[in-house]
Amino acid sequence: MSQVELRHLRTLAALRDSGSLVEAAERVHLTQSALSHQMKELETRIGCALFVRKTRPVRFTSAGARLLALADQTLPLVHTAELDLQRLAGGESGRLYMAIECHSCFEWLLPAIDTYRNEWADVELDIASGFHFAPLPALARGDLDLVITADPVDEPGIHYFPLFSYEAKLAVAKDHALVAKQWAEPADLVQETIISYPVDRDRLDLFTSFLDPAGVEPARVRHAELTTMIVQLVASGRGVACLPNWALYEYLQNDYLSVRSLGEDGVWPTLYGAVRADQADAPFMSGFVDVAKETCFKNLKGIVTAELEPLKFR
Amino acid sequence: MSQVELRHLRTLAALRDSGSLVEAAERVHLTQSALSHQMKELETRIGCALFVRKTRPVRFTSAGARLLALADQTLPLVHTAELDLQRLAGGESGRLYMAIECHSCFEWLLPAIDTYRNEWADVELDIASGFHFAPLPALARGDLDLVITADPVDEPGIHYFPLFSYEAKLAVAKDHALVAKQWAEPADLVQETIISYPVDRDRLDLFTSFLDPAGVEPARVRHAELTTMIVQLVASGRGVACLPNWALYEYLQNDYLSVRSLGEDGVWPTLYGAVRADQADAPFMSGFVDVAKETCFKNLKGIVTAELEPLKFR
DNA sequence: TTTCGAATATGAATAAACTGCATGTTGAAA
DNA sequence: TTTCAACATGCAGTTTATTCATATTCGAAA
Repeated sequence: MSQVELRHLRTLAALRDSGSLVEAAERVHLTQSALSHQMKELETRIGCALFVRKTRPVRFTSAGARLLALADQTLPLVHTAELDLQRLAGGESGRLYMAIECHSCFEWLLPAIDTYRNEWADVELDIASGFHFAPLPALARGDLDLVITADPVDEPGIHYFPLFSYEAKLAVAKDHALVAKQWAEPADLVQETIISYPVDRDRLDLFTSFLDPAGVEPARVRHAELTTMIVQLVASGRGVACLPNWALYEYLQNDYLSVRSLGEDGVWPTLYGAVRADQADAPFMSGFVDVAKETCFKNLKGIVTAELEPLKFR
Repeated sequence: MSQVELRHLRTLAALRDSGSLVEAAERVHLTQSALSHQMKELETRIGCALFVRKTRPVRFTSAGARLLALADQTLPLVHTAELDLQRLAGGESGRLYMAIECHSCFEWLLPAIDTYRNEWADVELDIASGFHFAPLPALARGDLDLVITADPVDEPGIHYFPLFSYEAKLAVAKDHALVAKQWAEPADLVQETIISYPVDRDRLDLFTSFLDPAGVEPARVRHAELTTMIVQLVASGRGVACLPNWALYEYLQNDYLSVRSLGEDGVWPTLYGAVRADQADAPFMSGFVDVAKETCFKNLKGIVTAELEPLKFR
């Protein structure tokens, strides 16, 4: 039923361009014999002659001309597709659908994406934000290609690029009692209202790295979607919040609120870019990680630290 | 170097439409194993995965999606081309470049072509008129596909469809001496000026069938390109001309000149459609012959005769 | 965790095809 | 007629595609 192959189209095109089977054979790197067989077989398949061999250059029949038209339509498409595939295979191009688990991350992510786009124009970029689905399973499934997260989960097939470490600081109102102390301790929060993003508490560093180990439960937990809103609530004394130091930087500059470390040493979470292991080596992927890190250090200079060792699970 | 084949594109398209290798295998009438091998081989060729098999339906990688895009561009083109080829091979379509050796033939040829076009819209029609090249060699070479001629030449590979026979009549001025006779005899033309189309005299029936056999040479031969011009010269007594009865029909009706048969029985040439033997059986070709004959008998009713036996050479 | 079923992968064998070589045939020009 | 270049063809070797039988994998359910 289906009979014409790309090979035939290539031969016909070469035949038109050269005018004889002998020369066409050179162009497609075959022998004259091979082409003769090939054309003859195609002619019997479709049931009519494709060209007249007695003339020089050969003259094409209607059927031959029709196939040449097809070749002209088709072969360029195939060729560019093959070039695209080469880039895809070489990792110079690809799809990069990302999601961020961390609300405040847009601050450095958007500039990073702008920079990245200039360097990797072919990469298909998209950002899925919001908390409406679990990003890591989506990453494993392949619905996403990169997840920015501070909570690595030991799952096979997922590779984590460390981006940077930041200090998770406690934001308090300027007139808060804690301002008098050098740093906060878990017990200081027993009577407090905690304001956080609306996520599970085991994904909040304040609990996992500070309160829970000390067995301390705050008086109340209250949610807010946006960083500015959390900051506002904190500044007006309705509670305290744990936020990245770089997210608080501007508010501190404006003397809008105060911050204290969580414990003497502070809590230093690390932000990771999670990717599927098979894509970890693709240049367009590590390229993004590089750009992201660079952008962070430029924008958040002095308040984040490079954490270059690969992640090891506890 | 070149790697993707139409087969692969068909498989990928089937895979997308069905969602699994098992079902796709049915659609392309192969086994699941075959498709598995096929896809695996393609993946190694281009150097990256095409789709993820762990999900249902399968999910395509960027490379797979790129190839699907290629499939969507390419396969429809290939399919319509194959349909066109079927028609070409079945003789339902084709190229019909024709030439006419006989100046007056436009009179019935143009209406015939109009009728034919309605029935065979796909056929690529063209008419090469004029005397600037030898039509029969061009037909044999393939530059032409049909030649209307009254002078069949026994050449292998050429088939002649008889169209009709007409009487080649001698046109004379109304006051010509021959008007007194029932028919013309060769000797009557000894002192005459012959007016003819500018072609070799061995392609003129007046000479080949009438004067030459009798060994008679006219006083003078004069050329004119157009039928009307010949008629005008004849009517004004500057000479006599041999023309088809149907070309003279209208002038006779208007009593513009007189005609006489060549000899008692008259000379009855036959008009043929010459085609390459390999195309003689193609429906679009015999279809044209049928239309041509029909048109002639309708337009030239009563003054031409059907000559349905195939041509036999002397 | 184990088990089960469906889907995919794999290995070996077979069938088909493509290609190249050597040689034959043809057509056009000298 | 000869000659040369191009094309055709028969055959053999090789590659490639496909199938069959079977193994492996995955996901879901027990």
